[in-house]
Amino acid sequence: MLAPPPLLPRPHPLRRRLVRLYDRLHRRYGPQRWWPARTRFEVVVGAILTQNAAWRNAERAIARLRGADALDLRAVLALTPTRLAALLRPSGTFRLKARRLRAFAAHVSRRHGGRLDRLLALPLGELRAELLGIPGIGPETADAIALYAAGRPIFVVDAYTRRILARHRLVRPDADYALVQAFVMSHLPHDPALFNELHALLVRVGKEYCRPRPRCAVCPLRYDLRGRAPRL
DNA sequence: GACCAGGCACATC
DNA sequence: GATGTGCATGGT
Repeated sequence: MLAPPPLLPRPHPLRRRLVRLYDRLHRRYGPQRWWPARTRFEVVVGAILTQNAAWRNAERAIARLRGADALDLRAVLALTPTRLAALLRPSGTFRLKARRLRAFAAHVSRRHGGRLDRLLALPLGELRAELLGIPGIGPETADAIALYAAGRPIFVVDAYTRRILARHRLVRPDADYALVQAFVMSHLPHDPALFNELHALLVRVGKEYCRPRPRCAVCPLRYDLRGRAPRL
C-alpha cells in the first residue's frame, strides 16, 4: 500500500454503510483513546507483543519490561536474548517476540543512530517499506506503528476488522489485508484520528461480539447466531 | 480440554 | 500463489 487509494469521487452505497457502521459504534462506545501506551517506543513494543496474543498478556509483558527498566531501545539491546525472552514470557511465543523486538531495536540503532523519531519521520511510503523489511514486522504491525506511533493516515486491518466487515458484507470473506485496507481507505477521509478511532472501535465491539464462532445475538450490530448481520 | 487472542515467517505443493 | 504449520502463554 505505498500509494493509498484515492477517495472515490461520489457517494457510494458501500461507503454509506461503512459510515453508518462507524457512527453506530461511536455512539455506542464513544472515543477509545488508542493506542494505550506512554511512549512511541512502547507502541512498537505493544504492536509486536500483541501479535497472536491477547492484549492483556501483551500488557503483562510490557509491565515486566518497565519493571526491569528496559522499556527503551538501548535497554532492550543491552539485555541478553535469554533475559529479554524471560521478561516477555507472559505474551506468549516469547522467544520469537524477543527476536523480533531485538531486530526492530537493532534496525533503528543501525540505520537511524538509535533515534526512533527519525525512523517515524520518514514519508509514509518509505516508513512502511522500511518497517516491512524488518523481520517480524508484517503489514498489520507496520501499519499499527505508522498510525499509532507515527500518527500517519493509514488504516490498520486486523482479524476483527476483517470478520466484522465481511459479516456485514462490506468486503468478501476471503478479502486479503490489502483489499480490506483499500476498501476502508477509498471510502473514508485520510485522517489519522478517524482511522485510529475506527480500528479501536472495531476491536472493542469485536472482542465482545464478533468471535470466530458467533455466539451472541444481542450485539449492537445485530448479528444473528450464524454471525451474519443485516444491511446497515 | 478445547478454543481463542489486536500475526508473521517459512516450507511445501 | 495458495495453503499449512510452528511459535506458546493465559483466559474463558
